Amino acid sequence: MRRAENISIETLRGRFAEAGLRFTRQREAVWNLFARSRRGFSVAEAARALGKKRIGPATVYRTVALLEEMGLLGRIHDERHEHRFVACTPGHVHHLVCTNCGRVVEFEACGIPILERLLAAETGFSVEGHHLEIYGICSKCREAAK
Amino acid sequence: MRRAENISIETLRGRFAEAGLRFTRQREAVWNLFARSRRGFSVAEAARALGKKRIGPATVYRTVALLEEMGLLGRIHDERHEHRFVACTPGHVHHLVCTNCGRVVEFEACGIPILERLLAAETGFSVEGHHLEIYGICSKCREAAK
DNA sequence: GTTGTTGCAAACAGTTTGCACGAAA
DNA sequence: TTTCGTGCAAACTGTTTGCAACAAC
Repeated sequence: MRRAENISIETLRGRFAEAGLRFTRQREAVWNLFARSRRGFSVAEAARALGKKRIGPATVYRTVALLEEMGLLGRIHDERHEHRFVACTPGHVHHLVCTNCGRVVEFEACGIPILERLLAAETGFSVEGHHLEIYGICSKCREAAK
Repeated sequence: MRRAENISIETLRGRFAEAGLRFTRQREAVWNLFARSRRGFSVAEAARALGKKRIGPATVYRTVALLEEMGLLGRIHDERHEHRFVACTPGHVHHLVCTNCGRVVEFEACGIPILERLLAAETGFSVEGHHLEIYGICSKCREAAK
């Protein structure tokens, strides 16, 4: 397991510069919104929240797509199967999602590659990647239910 | 791994009867559409296809939700992250998805429960379930690309 | 005959697009 | 100054809801 540790604004600015992209107040605001949330947001929710700061929905949609491509936002699904995004540490991580409060914890899953090799051998697929999410109830929610 | 083997219409009728639900021509048509496809459909696609048979979109949405609850349709995500549904054998299965043609193969993943126990111990979550999809290129698509 | 289901139409929510203006570099 | 990025508004697509008519059982 890995403790989530979001990248700093300076690092983020650097990532944009490397990619030849501009670092605008809108992009910073979108990142901050996600970086400060343990639960993440659907893009529509984020667009509503950022609308108050005079950032248009189109910008939010474009920016979330950009951050996802850069590997800075990860995609999860909530209990209603809605797409949500959470800030995630770069690299290959998966998410453990609380189905009650929506809190998300990152983890690494080292067992999957073996399964992938087995499947490749048995099915003839050449495996390229995978998506794994685990659902449960976090300890705070279990305490609260008592 | 498990070879997909769809249930018969008679079995399906029985499942509906057990649940106190009616087995209508619309529900049969929705099931047939999915049962005959290796690729599955988004609900919108299914609604378009079934519209030609005078089945309204509302019915398709309601029926797909019903079949999913009954465990007869499984949810996957295509290369554009769009939700798609595929007929699946009852029980706990996962899907291997071809990112080129969309073909879906079911499999069982026996390694996950161990990971779940580890995560439960390390994070304090009580784990309830998981969702795993593996992506790759099927052998037919690899042949075709040569 | 009852009662669950359906089709329709309307309302809605989420998302994308084009383009003139504005602001990073 | 030069692009790239943004806001706005409009257009779409996907999805849900209410209700009268219909068809399983």
